Amino acid sequence: MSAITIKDIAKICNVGISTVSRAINDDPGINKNTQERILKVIEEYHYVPNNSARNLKMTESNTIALLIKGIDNQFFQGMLKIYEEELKKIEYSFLIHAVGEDQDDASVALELAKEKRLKGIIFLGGLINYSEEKLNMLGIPYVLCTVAANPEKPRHNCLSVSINDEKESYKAVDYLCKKGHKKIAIIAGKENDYGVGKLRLEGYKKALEDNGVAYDASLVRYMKSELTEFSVANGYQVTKELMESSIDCTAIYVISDLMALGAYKAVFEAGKKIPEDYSVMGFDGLEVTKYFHPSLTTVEQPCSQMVKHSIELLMDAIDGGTEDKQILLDADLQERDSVTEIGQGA
Amino acid sequence: MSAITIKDIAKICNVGISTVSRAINDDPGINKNTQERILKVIEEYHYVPNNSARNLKMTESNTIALLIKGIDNQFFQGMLKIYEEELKKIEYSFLIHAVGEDQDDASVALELAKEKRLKGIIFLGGLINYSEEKLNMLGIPYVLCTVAANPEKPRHNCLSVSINDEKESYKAVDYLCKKGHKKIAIIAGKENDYGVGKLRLEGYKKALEDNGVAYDASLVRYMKSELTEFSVANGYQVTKELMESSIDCTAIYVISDLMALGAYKAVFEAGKKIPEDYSVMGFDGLEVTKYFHPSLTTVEQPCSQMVKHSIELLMDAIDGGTEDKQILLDADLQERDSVTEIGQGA
DNA sequence: TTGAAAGCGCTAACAA
DNA sequence: TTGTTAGCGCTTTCAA
Repeated sequence: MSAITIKDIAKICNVGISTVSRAINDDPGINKNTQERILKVIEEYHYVPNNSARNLKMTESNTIALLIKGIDNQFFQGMLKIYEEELKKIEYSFLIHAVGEDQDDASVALELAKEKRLKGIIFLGGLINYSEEKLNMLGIPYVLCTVAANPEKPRHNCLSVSINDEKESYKAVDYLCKKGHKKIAIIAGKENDYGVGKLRLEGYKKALEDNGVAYDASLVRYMKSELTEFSVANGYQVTKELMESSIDCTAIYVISDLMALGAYKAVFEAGKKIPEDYSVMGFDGLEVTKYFHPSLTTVEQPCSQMVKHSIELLMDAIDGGTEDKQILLDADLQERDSVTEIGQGA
Repeated sequence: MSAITIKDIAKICNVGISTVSRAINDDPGINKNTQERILKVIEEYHYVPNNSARNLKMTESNTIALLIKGIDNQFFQGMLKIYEEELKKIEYSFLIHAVGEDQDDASVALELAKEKRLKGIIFLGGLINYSEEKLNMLGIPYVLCTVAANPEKPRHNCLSVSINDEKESYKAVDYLCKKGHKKIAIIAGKENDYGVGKLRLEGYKKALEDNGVAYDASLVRYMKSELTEFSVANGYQVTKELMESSIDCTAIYVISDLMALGAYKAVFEAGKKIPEDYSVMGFDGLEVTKYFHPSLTTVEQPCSQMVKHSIELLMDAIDGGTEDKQILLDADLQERDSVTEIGQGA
């Protein structure tokens, strides 16, 4: 039952191994009859080429990889599908590789690039405090997609596609303010978050300031670090505590849609209504938010665009184009039914 | 920028390449000083071993793979996390590999097994009409996890862990009947489904029969094949049409939790209440169903158990144990707030 | 149109 | 404790 190799097939077919290789790879310079004969034997003996040997030997592949940190992240799930569709359209083959929670994205990328002789890499998530040096050692083009962009420390010498989390978060809170809300609670990231959580909180603060609303620290509720980040359970727990406290507010801004569902539950359990008693605003624009009841007003990230731009950037770079371009996309505030205008006297 | 190899490191360190290899692999028979010196150079030059060469050369690895068909399936997402935790505990390293929608699981498994010299494989999902022959050609133990088990055509000569979809579905519908429901609509799988969709529908029919409720074809609503399978949108659309038809029913059994959220929305939009106007029953037991409003009564699959058993089975088989054992686990009906009892006169 | 042969980068005997 | 060497299974010159 030891594995059958190209050599065995060659022997069986009474040809050289290079001829078998040609048959497998559909080399133009092979007799069609010979090829057919070999392919039949391969089929019959269930021969499967060893990819390790292939990758080792080939000087280059036509493969690009999608490296995902946080495969269980709902938001990436949606993007994955778009990537699959878009990547089908180009002449490159691609592979999706999940990076474990405890692994270092850059190291994984390095290994994978060598192993598969990748032409390029797209990073989805992760790389919070990535080392530019390490990434540049990849020796191949890469694009950072949806990796938190800090506007105060703009990136350079890299390709990236993202939204301005601070600005978009500002948009959300500004919208609430314009709707007359002055007491806006925020279900924020973990207290020591330096990624999107921090940026979205910054946007909240700025919007409040610009709207002449005093910042009130008691309205800022951080995610529980003992619960899964950005999870429904986390949103529920934090909002529940908000409801149980005597804090007074008219709107709750939840920095991720999934947590907003948990927030809904906590509000309902407190015997309150959305949006009559509390307006709720989400962030991300997950498809599922349309089916919340009431449907969730949220900031929708331009997933489709992000995917397309990131692929374009990578293709350009592979073809020798620019290696330094940061694309910042606008998100889209979706007005739905979870936010209501409140009167002046509120 | 051509890639640096073990040879280069050997030259730089003035040692043989096997010594470098020993340093990398922490071979017991190496001088600690030499090793340290080599490791330092490796660090300095950012040398990364080529896994293809490694895999090719090594006669065996200590790796098992988790092969997932339908990485975007919410249900698998939850299991993934449990797998990550459980697999950390054993002495094998593991990799998660997503099988594309258009790829054949068995072929992917075959390739991967060769490429990585896998010790074993766990299949998550997929393999609806798998070829036993092809799978056995793997030459390594494998476990089928949550792959629809047809009770009329029991598997043999394989390792599997699953629930009896028909029986558990029966449980759900029987529960509804016992609660007094006689007009129970089902949001089923696609019309030509031969996997869990069909089995769950069978369970529905049997439960009805055993409870003396006449089967009414107009109460069976199939998933839209033009929409994503088991998606919220699909559940919404199908339920919406049910609401718009003049069909009379008191309960709606949705064969997947996510679709149930869509069903909720359609019911609410029709101006109806859950469970007052319609009782709703789900299936799968996703964590998020606790946060539905009202919380969803559903059949919870024993994910944690499935994961543990599948790993155990695989370990046993690798250690030369049995190669033929099918484990059928019981699911757990979670009574929550979306189902109510109705009077005799209904 | 084909086959022989050289290696891709690594590990694992085997010798030293 | 180390170095030399023979492949792992494949692709790809090169020559026939």
